Parts: sequence; structure tokens; C-alpha cells
Amino acid sequence: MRLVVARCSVEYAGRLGARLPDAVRLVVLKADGSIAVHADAKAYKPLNWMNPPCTITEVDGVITASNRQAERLVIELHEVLYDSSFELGQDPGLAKDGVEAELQELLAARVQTLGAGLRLVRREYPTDVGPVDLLCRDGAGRAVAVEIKRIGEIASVEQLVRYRERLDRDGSLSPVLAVLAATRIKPQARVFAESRGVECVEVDLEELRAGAPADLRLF
Amino acid sequence: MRLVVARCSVEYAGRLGARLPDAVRLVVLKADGSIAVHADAKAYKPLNWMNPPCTITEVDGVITASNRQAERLVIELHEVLYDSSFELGQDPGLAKDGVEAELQELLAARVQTLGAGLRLVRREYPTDVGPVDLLCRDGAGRAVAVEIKRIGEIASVEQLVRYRERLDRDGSLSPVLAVLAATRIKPQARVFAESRGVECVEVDLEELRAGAPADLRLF
DNA sequence: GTGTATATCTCGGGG
DNA sequence: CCCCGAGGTATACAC
Repeated sequence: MRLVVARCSVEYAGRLGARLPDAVRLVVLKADGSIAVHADAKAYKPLNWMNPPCTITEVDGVITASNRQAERLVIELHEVLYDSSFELGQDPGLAKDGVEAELQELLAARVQTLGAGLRLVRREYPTDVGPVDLLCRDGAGRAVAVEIKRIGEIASVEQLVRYRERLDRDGSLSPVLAVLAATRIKPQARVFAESRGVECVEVDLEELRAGAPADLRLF
Repeated sequence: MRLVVARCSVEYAGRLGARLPDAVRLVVLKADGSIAVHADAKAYKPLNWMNPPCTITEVDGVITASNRQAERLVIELHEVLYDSSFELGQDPGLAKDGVEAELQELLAARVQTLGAGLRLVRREYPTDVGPVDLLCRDGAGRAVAVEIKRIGEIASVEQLVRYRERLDRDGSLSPVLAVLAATRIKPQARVFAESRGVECVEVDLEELRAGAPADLRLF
């Protein structure tokens, strides 16, 4: 990893055009061939960048990065305050929990949390517009499509309605009920769900993790 | 801006949990109070970070950042290879073109590109599910809702259909036509648009910029 | 503040 | 290769 702090101007031409006037910035050149330009604000987003694979050349204080799509990033270094390289090695990587995948796993093991009498048919049930998170049958044998989200928004409802529409074409499933399950469902999403006949269920991640669904805790 | 290169381990607890084992990484502490941890790969995304506003403390080689939502980022520095600060000053900022905003501006000035006889009623016409990019009337006086995208996808069509549904409740507008305008429209979006009675128009950004719509160039 | 839409989104997975 | 979905998305903007 090479770190350059320099007064520089930057120009990007590709999916859009962008220009950065002369100022002091941090330029990071990483081992994977990527390059990023950072200002002294915003933790997450670089001002300009190019992802690998790209080829980077440096001639007379002008760093040029370009890729296969003919995007170009040109950094003119006017005054270099710092320029040094470090050997970092491969990163062992990031372990995560609490994402949608975990929620799906927990709910698949306890679909009755989503409605009394529900039983799981399949996770990631395939349709030709994408996989349904959970396909279930309720106590009366009706098919139930479940979409799982951390945050339930309008787009989540639309996604689910798209799936239901497809599943309804299958005579062995139709008519299909739809349930949106999320740790939080935004009010407007709830209203929209109502208008589309989609049931909303808010689930408690901590309770699911503890292994005791709320409906069993009542006793 | 303070740059620290160090062997470190990192832990984040908040919207999810994440843990980074011991390895050499770059830690960037910016003037706006943000902090980011980078590996030697991926131009854009830090491994871990915390956005401002957050409070950062450092005690005995342990940097802790926390924010109002009680998220916590803890970086344990085990071996510091480099640690230095730079004065960068305020960045003059990024000028962009070619984004959706430019496309909307160009199309607003030349709505006839989207259909003969069209005239603009309003940009960002408000509905209670969000603003319609362009509201127009066609030669026959019918209301036309236009959604503008760089890339037209299925979600774009659904967004537009949502708007149309709302606008149709207004007797002075109903029945409302819908047009999806984009520099590129994906095939599946096109099929879906057809099924929803949404017209698709691909527009040429270069031609729009040149100021001469295609339909006028025929003569 | 919440809610909505955009992004050079990035990133990963599946066909 | 493209398409699609998730993200601690971040970020801007309207209400």
C-alpha cells in the first residue's frame, strides 16, 4: 500500500465526468491495483477512485489509471507532502453476524413465529424473477411466500408482490399468501403492503437468537 | 487527517457485529471526526468505519469510536508502523456531470424528445409517494408521467407505476400515461414495462447535449 | 428528525 | 458474462 499526501487536481471520465480542483488530498494505491483519492472528510466514500482491474501509470507526477471499459482517472500531483509504501499482506477478512442471512436462518428454523401452523416447504424457492426467501404452507394448506428483510421498505413489498404474481401461475400453489418479515417495517411500506394484500410481521432478532419465539413465551 | 499504519485487531458492534483478527492495516482519522480501517485491497470500501458525528477516544493504543446510536468501533493497535498527521484544509469539492440530474435537466428542456407534441407541466411533480421526475401533457392534453433513469430497470418501472397509480386518483390528471426514459433500458425492464402499459424511450445523452434532438435532425 | 431516491454505488452469488 | 439482491450501504434532499 502506497500513501501519497499531495496538493493535486483530479479528473475522472467514464460513467460520468468529474473534476476536482487543486487541493491537498490523500491518494491511496493498494496492492490489488486499485486507487482512491480522499479528502479530509467522509469516512466511507473516496472523492474519486478506480477499482481493479485497472492499469496505473505514473509519469512526471501524473498518475493515470484506466480500465477495460475505457474509464480514466488522472491525478496531477502538484506538491507532494508525503509519499511512502507499506507491506500489509493479505487481510484475514471480516466475520459478520446479524445480517439478513442470519435472520433467514433463524426464521427458517421457526416459521411458526410468522404465523400459527406455518411449516417450511423450502428456503430460496426459485421463480423466474428470483428466489423467494421462504416458501411455506399454513395450517389450511395454503402456500405462503415470505420475504425477509432487516428493514422492510416499499421496494421490499414490490419485490414480494412480484414473486407472488409468479407463484400464482403455478396451479399447485395458487392462491399464494404473502408475508413480509423484518426487524423493522417502515410505516409507508406497511400502508403499501396493506393495499397489496401483503401481511407484515415484525420479528425480534434477540428473541429469535434466544431460541424462544414470542408465541411460546406466553405460557 | 491522521494516518496510522499498524498491526491491529478491530471489532464493531452496532447494526451488526463484525470482527477483524490481527493484521496490518491502514487507519484513517479525518478532520470531520470520521474513522476508517482499510486493508490493502478494495479501492472504495473500508473494512470498518464510523461516520460522523461520533466521538473518538484513544487510551493505551486502543482507539474507540462511538456514536449516538450506541454503535461502537474498537481498534486495538498492537504494533504501530507509521503514525502521522497532515493539514489538508477544506476540499473545494467535486463537480459532476452525466448523472441523472443532468439527464433530467436536458430532457426537461426538450420533452418533445420523448414524444411528439409533449409539453412540460412541472419537474419533480410531488405525490405522496414521492416526486415524479417530469409531468407533461401530450398533444391530446393527456397527462404523461415521466421517470428518468440512467439505467432503466424493473424497479424503475415499479416506481413509475406507483406514481401513475397516485396521479390517477386526481380527476384533473386521470387517465395518466407513463413513460420511462433512460440512456439504457434493460430487456427485462422493457418486458415488464410492456405488461404494465409503460412506454420505454431510450435517449442519447450526446445528442441531448449537442442540443439537437433526433427528431429535428431528420430534416 | 423520518422517508425517499440516487450512486462512477460496491460486492458477492448464480445461471 | 450479465443479472440480481444485499449493504453497518452512504449521501442528498424533501417533508
